[in-house]
Amino acid sequence: MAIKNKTKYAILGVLCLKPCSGYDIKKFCDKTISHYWSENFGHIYPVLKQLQEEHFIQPSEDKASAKRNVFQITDEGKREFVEWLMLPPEIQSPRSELMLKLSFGNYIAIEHVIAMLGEVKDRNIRNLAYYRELEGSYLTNDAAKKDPAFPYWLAPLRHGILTSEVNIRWCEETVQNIKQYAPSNLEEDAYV
Amino acid sequence: MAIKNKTKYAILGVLCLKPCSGYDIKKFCDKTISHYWSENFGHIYPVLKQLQEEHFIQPSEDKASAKRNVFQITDEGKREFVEWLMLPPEIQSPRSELMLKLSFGNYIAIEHVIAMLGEVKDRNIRNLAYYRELEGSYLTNDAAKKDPAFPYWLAPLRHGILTSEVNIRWCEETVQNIKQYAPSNLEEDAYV
DNA sequence: ATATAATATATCAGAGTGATATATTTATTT
DNA sequence: AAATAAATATATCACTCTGATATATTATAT
Repeated sequence: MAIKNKTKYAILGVLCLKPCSGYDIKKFCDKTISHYWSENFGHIYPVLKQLQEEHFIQPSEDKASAKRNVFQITDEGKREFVEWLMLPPEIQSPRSELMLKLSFGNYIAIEHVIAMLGEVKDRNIRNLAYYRELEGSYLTNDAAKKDPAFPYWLAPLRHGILTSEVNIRWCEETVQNIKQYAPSNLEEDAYV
Repeated sequence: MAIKNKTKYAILGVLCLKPCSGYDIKKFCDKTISHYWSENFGHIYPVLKQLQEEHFIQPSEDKASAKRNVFQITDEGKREFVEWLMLPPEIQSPRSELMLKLSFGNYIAIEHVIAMLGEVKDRNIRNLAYYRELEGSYLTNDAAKKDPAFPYWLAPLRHGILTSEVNIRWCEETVQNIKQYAPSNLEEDAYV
């Protein structure tokens, strides 16, 4: 196989936590891990079928759940998932549309670039506020702190916080640099 | 169209800088913008064909270049590119394999997680060193500083620097948290 | 009762990845 | 000068993943 199917492992992971339907899996992703992982129906359903054929998941043994198309992970599935967990994460080929656009910033009016960076900054401010709130509720929850999974749930959240903070600083710095180094590109170099 | 073809715009951008063959475009991406953008042949060649049909690019007017399958951007192509540049960058659905793995860290032995974070830290240290070197050569190059594109080339580089720094700090912090909150999950909770 | 929100699944075209194969030209070594 | 290696160049393939759309059923609120 050319490229690894990551959706497969994401689904196995979610099913380690609790039996789910395809719909439940999508909901879980959107609600709980959406700031670092996304899934969509177009992939979830075919992969669920494939996982069943591979005997990594099976219809829930609970009668009511089975009727609702709920799946549970098998022992084989758990083994497969844990094996994947221990492999070093693959380096992802980057594709930042923002950076690509920005690197051609001298092709458009400076106002456009500054507005763009303003929007990015605002989005990061909103994200940061949300993360900080989540962090607060985590750190004041003694039950959560005793869960052995606690530091593993905290880690992506902390990454979100630190990343948002740095993005905000970077936006400010970049606007300053643009104003300093390219104050009058409108007349000389811009296409528009 | 459901999803925007970004390769199209990346190619137009590169051809704004200089006429290129598909091979040249790939080389440029790998050499110059690889820390925030990647392209591959499997997409470049069909998109080049498509761009030609849309009259956004054409075979180079230079005889030698034309023989070498070099393309140049048309005025229409420039217009198309600049129009795209001014659109707000689309929000990308995140997929961090590292974060996904980490959030299930309590399913494997703590040593594995710590080793994984060590590798991530090392990679970020290497990247940071490379970025810093590049930054140094930029900032001491007076000709480069006078180029109106200067702040736009600096921006992605600065983002790489700030992001690497924060990732290094995050790795250290996360290892500490794991040791503090889950010092003995080997016996109690790990599958392996 | 009725509207509407939540649950549930299927399907599709198209974007993007990375591996592989292959042929030609140019540079380097012997 | 011949042999070899490296760079240039393109095509193709199976597969992953995205996001839109369509559609039907079951809870829940008014």
